Amino acid sequence: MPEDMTTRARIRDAAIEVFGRTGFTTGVRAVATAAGVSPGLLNHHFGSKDGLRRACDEYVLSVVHDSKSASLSNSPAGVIEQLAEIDRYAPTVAYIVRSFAAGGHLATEMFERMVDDAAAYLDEGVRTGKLVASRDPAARARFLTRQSVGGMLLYIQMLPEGTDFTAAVRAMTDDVTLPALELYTEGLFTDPDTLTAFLEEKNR
Amino acid sequence: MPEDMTTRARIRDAAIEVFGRTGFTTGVRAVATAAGVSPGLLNHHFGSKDGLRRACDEYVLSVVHDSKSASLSNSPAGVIEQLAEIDRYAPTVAYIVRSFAAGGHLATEMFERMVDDAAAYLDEGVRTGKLVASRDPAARARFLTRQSVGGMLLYIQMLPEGTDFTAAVRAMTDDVTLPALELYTEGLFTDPDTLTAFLEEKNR
DNA sequence: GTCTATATAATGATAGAC
DNA sequence: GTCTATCATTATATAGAC
Repeated sequence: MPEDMTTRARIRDAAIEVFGRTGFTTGVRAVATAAGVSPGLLNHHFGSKDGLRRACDEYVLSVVHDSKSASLSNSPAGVIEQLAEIDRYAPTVAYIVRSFAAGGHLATEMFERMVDDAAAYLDEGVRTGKLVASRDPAARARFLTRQSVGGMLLYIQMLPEGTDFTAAVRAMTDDVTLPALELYTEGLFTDPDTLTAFLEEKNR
Repeated sequence: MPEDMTTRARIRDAAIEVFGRTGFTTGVRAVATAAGVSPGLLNHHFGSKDGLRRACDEYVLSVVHDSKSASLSNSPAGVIEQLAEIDRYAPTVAYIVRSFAAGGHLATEMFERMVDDAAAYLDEGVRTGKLVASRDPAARARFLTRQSVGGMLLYIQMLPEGTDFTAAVRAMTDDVTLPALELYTEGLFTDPDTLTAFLEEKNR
């Protein structure tokens, strides 16, 4: 990590932290205070609150882009390592969660990246015989990504205010792993009637 | 249902419509204008903006309650979908979506109700042999509900601004049905290794 | 009950001194 | 680059007339 301690960068990091913690309705004064500068200086550097938002989005996207953890590592060691890294990236993750809840460019961009990653992962799995094939791989990648991300966001959203982030992620893993593995390996419906009926209706 | 056209009810309905369409950051002036009354009268009836929010939450919960008992959920977490099928409830659904994005009491309350509904539906399905059993039914009900609702919210959230609600729900159904049915009937993993490994690790 | 008018506070943004 | 001071706008909430 290079030296990144220009005032502009300090303000931007403070904004990510404050917006992530308290949401985007928070005023620029609070951000300026957290950065230890005056509100005037903030606007001098970013022009407006919206300019600050854009700078934060851009930076978060670059962080995610550079981070290897974007691709899900399957090894247990990798997962532990990821968990340890969570504290470090907690403000960034919180900012991302806020962005998804608020909608907008960053959320869309990140989601499309995740869909692409999932599609590649699923293709690979099908090719090696580890995953069952889909009649519409693109739709499945989008569906599974949406369900996973949406479920995660909802989990975080419904935590009691002020819950520790790392502990929350651990708790979520504990809550989700069993039902997720059950669903992925054993499914939910005992017979294929509903699916076959849908396919017949569709091919009519 | 008795006469519900008191000014108080009109303001509350207008608030649900406006908040659902433009979010909770919208001012009480916009609500008052939509209701055709003055801002002062609004506060006379509800005390504060927060009081108005609470009144809206309470009313929406009662609407969902009454509607649920009318057509009992035949799918996990299908309450929102059912409501969305009726144009008449579109503002209510939009309000609910906003509430989930913003967090708070209504979202928590509704989610817990959905989990309970899903648990009952799943139990019934297992009992009649239509659904596969789970090692932790409560966790599965919560997981499936969270994934469904989260995925739906994310879908709605990422729509282009101003998309027609009914059309959006139809499009979502089209996008989701095939991959969902595939996942529920055929699963995702070709072999049970990951699941069995997890179960062994857990029972150590 | 309902309105107009206003008090009070907070917001985003700018101007100008240093 | 950085600050202080301030503007214009908007928000919630209240007071008082009718």
